[in-house]
Amino acid sequence: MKQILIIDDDEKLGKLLIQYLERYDMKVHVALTPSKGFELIKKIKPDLLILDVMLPEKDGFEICREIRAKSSIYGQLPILMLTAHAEVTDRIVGLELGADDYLPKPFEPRELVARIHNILRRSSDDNSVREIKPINGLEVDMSRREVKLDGDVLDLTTMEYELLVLFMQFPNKTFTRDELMNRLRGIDAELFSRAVDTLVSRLRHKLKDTSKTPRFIKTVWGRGYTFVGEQI
Amino acid sequence: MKQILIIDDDEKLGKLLIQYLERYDMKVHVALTPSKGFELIKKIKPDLLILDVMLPEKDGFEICREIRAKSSIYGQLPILMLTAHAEVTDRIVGLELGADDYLPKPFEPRELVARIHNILRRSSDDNSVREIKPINGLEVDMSRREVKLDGDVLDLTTMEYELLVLFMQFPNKTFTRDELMNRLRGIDAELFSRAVDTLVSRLRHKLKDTSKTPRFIKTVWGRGYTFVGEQI
DNA sequence: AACAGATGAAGCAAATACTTATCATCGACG
DNA sequence: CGTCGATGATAAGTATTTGCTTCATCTGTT
Repeated sequence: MKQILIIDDDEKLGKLLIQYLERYDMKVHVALTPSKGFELIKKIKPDLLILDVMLPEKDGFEICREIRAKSSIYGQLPILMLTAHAEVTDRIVGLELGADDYLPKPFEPRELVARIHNILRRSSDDNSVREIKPINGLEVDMSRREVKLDGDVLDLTTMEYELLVLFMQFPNKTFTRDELMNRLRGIDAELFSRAVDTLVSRLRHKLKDTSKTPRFIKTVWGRGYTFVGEQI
Repeated sequence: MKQILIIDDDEKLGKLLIQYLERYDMKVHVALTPSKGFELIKKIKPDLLILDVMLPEKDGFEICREIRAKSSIYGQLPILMLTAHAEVTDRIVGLELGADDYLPKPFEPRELVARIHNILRRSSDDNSVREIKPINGLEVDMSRREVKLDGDVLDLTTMEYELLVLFMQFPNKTFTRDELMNRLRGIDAELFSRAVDTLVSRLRHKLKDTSKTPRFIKTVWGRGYTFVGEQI
């Protein structure tokens, strides 16, 4: 599992990322201050550092420079910079100082994941794609983004695929609609709508799971949904 | 006879090696600059690349990284690095970047030959020049750089050819646009445009694969593209 | 059984993503 | 230099996905 350290004083963002990146097999640690950050770098030896430009004490550029200059074990630590404004100058400075990539805030969680994978792939051969155990005739190959039901390849949309992956990574866990919405879209989307229900419905349909005794996705009445794992 | 390419600006060394290695049934080519080097890689398709760390334009590490990241065809080309100073850090960095071995200058010619043999043996064991299996009427002969569709030779551009090779090396794998861009154009290619789409479109056209139920390249909506392998 | 809240599913509309024609650019080559 | 082919950028045109609404159906409770 990839260890990722975020140095950012935005607590909320940190918590969100901890949740969101979890299912991409990344363990996220958050440091609210640079000093705490340096401490954690030594402690957890992260595979990737995500750095906010705006920080108390010293700014992200400064930190980036320091890390690169120390050229110890961490001199090559991949760094992804978060900048408040998508200014080109920022970008250039950042990259010159040795950041491996940058991402303007606010960003799409998916975009973040894509960039993280990119950087990790570059820095080492990225085997970070976590394997998902086949359950009850349903297999997911994340490196190929391929889903097979009883041997047949399924054609899933992005959302459907992500929902399925989420479910299968936590079989038997009951997700509330809120939770699913948050994990899938990254935003605290206040659930006025029934988007999740629709999505589940569509996924069920493709999984041929529309009978009353579901093979895969069980409705937990009044709570949410559960992907049923191995029956014992 | 093994083809060996040396990228080094030391002309004298080059001439020496041409003479010396000839005896061991190796044909040596010398490129004095990286750009010349890349040119020759394409032209003579060497079995081994010997790379000096100190070079004009860009250093050996950079070249090594580029080759590894870049083309699908030469991504596996064995590389031997020559470093001016036998520093451990250099070694590590070099190997991490994908060099197969390194040799500090100055070196004993015999030592060089030994290492060359070592690398070549390793890579031939690996069957490193991967053959591409014909799929569904499409054959690629990498040694001839020839592509046949249902028996007819296709006329592909460099990019089209590399894209096809990449696809066919990983049938059924879904590539994102990022991934394709990175593999085809080198590290850190940025996606401002629909360049990949255009390329895919052109390749599809040459493959006569423009129907809605693609024979070869499938669009994975929201994700990227997949070259479909054998259907079962 | 009747009720109120919750869920499933179909259909529509808007957002989002893809295709491709066309033009611009660049580099190789004569 | 000028031409040609390859590749990148742009944008108009399509296609697909996704979210929302609606209504039928279901569930748990009284």
